[in-house]
Amino acid sequence: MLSKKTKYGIKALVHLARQEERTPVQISTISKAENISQKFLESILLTLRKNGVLGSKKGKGGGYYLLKDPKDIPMTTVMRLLEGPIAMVPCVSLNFYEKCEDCPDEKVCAVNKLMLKVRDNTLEIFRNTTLADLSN
Amino acid sequence: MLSKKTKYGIKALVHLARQEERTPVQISTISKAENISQKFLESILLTLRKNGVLGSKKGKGGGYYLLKDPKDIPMTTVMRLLEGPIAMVPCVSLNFYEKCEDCPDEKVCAVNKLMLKVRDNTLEIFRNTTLADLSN
DNA sequence: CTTTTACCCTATAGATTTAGTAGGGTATTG
DNA sequence: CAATACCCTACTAAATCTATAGGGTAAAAG
Repeated sequence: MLSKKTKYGIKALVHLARQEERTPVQISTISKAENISQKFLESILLTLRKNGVLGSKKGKGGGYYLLKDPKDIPMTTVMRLLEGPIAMVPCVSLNFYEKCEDCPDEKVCAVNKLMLKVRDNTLEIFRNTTLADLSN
Repeated sequence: MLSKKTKYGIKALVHLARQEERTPVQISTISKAENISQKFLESILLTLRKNGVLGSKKGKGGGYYLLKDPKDIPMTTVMRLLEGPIAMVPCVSLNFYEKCEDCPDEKVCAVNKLMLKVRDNTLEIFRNTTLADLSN
């Protein structure tokens, strides 16, 4: 199941991408427009800023804005930052690999086999979908 | 993340599918072979039995066995029984559809758009992968 | 017909994750 | 210097997961 954190994060990013101009947008504005708890949204935008997706400006007229063009932000980036690993099991994860304790041999493991297919496929979708694709 | 319930369930099913003969296999046998807590496995096999995937036989020489040929058991069935909805958000689920509360219009929603693609793709994989495919 | 085997069922509990809330701190702008 | 709006830490209620405990019941063997 997709966490609300990720869901809200995507909605907020799309909101920013849909802006005509790249001027900062206040948290409260996004929060109201997208029906998201302001404080919760604050923490989400913060992690996106810390990881180079968003920039921010303090003080009056401040807010958050995209650091890159929406077409240069693939969903892999967003998903990994907010949701974590794309793979459903650690033993098929590219960025968060871990061996299964209970599994004697990955190469014979049915779960590994199946989830590897799913990961490859899902990854392909996230790679080929950018923020721009979702903002139309 | 895939739950251990599903993971164990798949391993157990593959274990049964790999049997030469279709004679009942005891829980304790599967539990030891696959490194699964016996009591936990018991509850998993029970739900698979209640939903027509497995049959069981009581008493001496009893155990669990597949009701169909492995090639006639698609992973969609297994995943839905053990893991639940395949979609990552209820608003793109086929069998467990629910409208989002916070979302004014699904057709314009970026999350919906993205997750629909992922679901279509994942579903395709689960449909085209049977227990027999995982058992080789 | 009795004993053993092995499935069947309910309840509970510790650990972890999720989805926030509370409460303030700090930098910037006007 | 006062108002704005981002920045940060800590905590918590609720849900889910991963089992464990403790027996009950049907069926087969002898």
